[in-house]
Amino acid sequence: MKKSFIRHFNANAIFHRIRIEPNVSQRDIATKTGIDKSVVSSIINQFSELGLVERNPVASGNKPGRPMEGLVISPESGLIVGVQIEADTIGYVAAALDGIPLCSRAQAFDGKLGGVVDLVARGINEIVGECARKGDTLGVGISVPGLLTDEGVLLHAPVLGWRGVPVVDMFASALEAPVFAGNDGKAAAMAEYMFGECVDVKDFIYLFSGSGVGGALFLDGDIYRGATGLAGELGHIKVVPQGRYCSCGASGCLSAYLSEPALADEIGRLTGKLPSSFNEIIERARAGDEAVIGVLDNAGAVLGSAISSLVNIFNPPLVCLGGDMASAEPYLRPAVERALQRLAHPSMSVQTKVIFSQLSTVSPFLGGVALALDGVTGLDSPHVLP
Amino acid sequence: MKKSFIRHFNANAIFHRIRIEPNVSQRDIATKTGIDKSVVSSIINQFSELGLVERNPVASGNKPGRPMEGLVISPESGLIVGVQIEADTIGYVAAALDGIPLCSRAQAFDGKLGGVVDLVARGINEIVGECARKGDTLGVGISVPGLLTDEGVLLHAPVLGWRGVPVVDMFASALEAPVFAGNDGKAAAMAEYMFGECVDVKDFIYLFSGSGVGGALFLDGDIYRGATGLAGELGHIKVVPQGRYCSCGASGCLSAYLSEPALADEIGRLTGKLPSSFNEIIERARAGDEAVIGVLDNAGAVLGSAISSLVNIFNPPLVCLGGDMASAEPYLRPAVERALQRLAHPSMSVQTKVIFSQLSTVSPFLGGVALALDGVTGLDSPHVLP
DNA sequence: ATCAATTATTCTCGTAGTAAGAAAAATATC
DNA sequence: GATATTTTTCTTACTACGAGAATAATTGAT
Repeated sequence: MKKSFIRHFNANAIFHRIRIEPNVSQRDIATKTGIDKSVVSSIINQFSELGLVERNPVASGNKPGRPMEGLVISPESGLIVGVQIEADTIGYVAAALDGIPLCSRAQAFDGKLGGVVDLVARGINEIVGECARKGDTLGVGISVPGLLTDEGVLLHAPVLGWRGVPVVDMFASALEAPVFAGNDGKAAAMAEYMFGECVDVKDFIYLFSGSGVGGALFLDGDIYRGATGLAGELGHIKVVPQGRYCSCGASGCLSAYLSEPALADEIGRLTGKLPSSFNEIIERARAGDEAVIGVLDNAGAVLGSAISSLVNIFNPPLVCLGGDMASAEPYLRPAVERALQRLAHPSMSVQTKVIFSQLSTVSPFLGGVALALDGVTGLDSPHVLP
Repeated sequence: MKKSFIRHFNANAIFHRIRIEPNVSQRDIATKTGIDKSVVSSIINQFSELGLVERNPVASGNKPGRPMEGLVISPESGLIVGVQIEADTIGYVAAALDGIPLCSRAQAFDGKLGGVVDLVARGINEIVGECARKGDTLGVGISVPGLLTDEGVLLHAPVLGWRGVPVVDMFASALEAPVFAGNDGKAAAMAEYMFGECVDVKDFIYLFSGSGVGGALFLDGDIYRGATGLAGELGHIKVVPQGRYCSCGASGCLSAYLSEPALADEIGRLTGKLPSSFNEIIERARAGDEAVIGVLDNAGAVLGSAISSLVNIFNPPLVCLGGDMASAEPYLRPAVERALQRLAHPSMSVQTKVIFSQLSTVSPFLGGVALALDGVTGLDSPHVLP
């Protein structure tokens, strides 16, 4: 429990408040975060010297007294870049310090470890050039689909086949900006907390689906990793005893019913026409294809059963569903609600809101941005969110 | 994130180390806890002045150099008292500061709020008199079966029918020693962490059964309460869709299959002979009553399914089962193992040990002692573990 | 225009905690 | 008895927070 950690914590909390409520006063920050006004003042000064935060004169609303200073994240003061490494794609987002994406792009990727550093370095250069902004690149956040140690070594990334890769050091040596790395699911949850539907919610459960299903437990204002780092890997919750086989080797995993490949396979098996993307699945559901709708409804039931367990255990105020799930909301929600009705504890589920977040659909790859922003605004953060 | 909190945290960590490993040196404490040696020295001095810790000269094992000072919890330095309020009983334990119980007793209780303060005050006096020790009563911990606010108000205790009772203030005004109160399940988990099988385990899931089923999530070295305080109320995890009705009004709860009344009812229904206590259930199982063994096996299967969900979500190093479950281990464990095999993720369950803790059977009512001890050694703790 | 009232921010100072290293204490070996 | 070794304590420097005084900027009344 180091002291510098308190500063780090306070700095992040203050930046967070300014981001989600531009033009707040120091006074408001102090009362809302519980941090002392003099500490707020000192941290704001630090941010101000670094050029991360600007003070706007705000018209006093005909009230007596010194008018407040409106604090905003400097929109011109630099860039942060989020990088998301997936099995077949690398996604890039350049964003201002307020987290608002300026430009983004995705690049095909063969998954090979050799050459990835150069590839990413070039990718970052290109996207930084593309948005043509003055100001340094203040931080790069790299979101990877696997388990990291506190030292920034990627222990194992099944979908990439990587093992023991020192991600942070590897990229840090090739990039000028500070590098922050983290697990993809946990980074996405962080993004949801910073920019999305979970802003300011101190306890929520996050689930996302895509080529796999991942998640995170956001507890007491932070992501819970557990002793092994595997806590919150919600894609492999068992939902059907002796159910379908999953790519992980076990059977009955949530991922085996909800991931894009799982849905596509099942739809292909039933209709003889294998969808080539999640969008195609949604298109066919919209067009009224009963088989597709049935598969999605079944996936919703399975998802609902997983959510019910989570509700019974955590009684969270919020469960947030992201990734592909968001666009499938109309086809999933009824089954989810039915399952909750049937399986979740009534007095608990009334306190829980289940939402489908559009964030990852509207602007994907924000996980890396969240990692970088958290690192940059922490005023000397550790470089890993394992 | 106040500074005094760091002191509190460090003090507890140091005391904890001395308790679980008597005769450690300051040096060892520093290396094992990561706290700086000068801080350890300062905190030990504080404890020493308060008379809570004593320094023993320890023979140097024929090694050169200054021999270490062995630190031990002063066994003579005072008492702490744990009080556990249940539906029909109030349990008392007086213990030394090392947590070792000196004497304990239980008292019938009609569950009525009026007069409970006097009753408990008398009970505490009697048990303190009984163990006839010099030294003050340094703290009283009160474990109650319900949800508390941070201010020590018991919001609701279903089994007692109490609502909005300011437990801490109420007892504090009648007792001379500082009063600490907390939820029974969470206090029991704390006891397990301090005295039982979970000593020093930073992440574990605790479940206990008795007249109801309760539990706690011990995460990152502390109990997780969640936004509402209901997190970790594991007795009402749903394990059987549309299953048996539970006293809470919902159906399919773990509690409806594993609590003593639930087991007794089911056994009574099948055999026509209603057991009057959990001991009788165990006796009949030992005597080879197939119906009883079958009921316990079924309960084990249901329990195993609940544990599987928990394993899949938390991947905890340890799941600890206490209360009545401990004595039923031979009849529950096989079914639990089968369920884990079938429902838990293989790569996760290999990292999880499931243990039946004897602590609550051998010396019950330790929850209150844990609350008091945590409060006393925190050097100025808050008075509630909600 | 000036002064009081009011409100926001900054500064000052006291207290606490941490880190690193020097000093002191206690013992064994040569 | 001197020296090496190990444990504990003390010293110093540094960083952070917290409470209240001081300062700054504004409105409204005189």
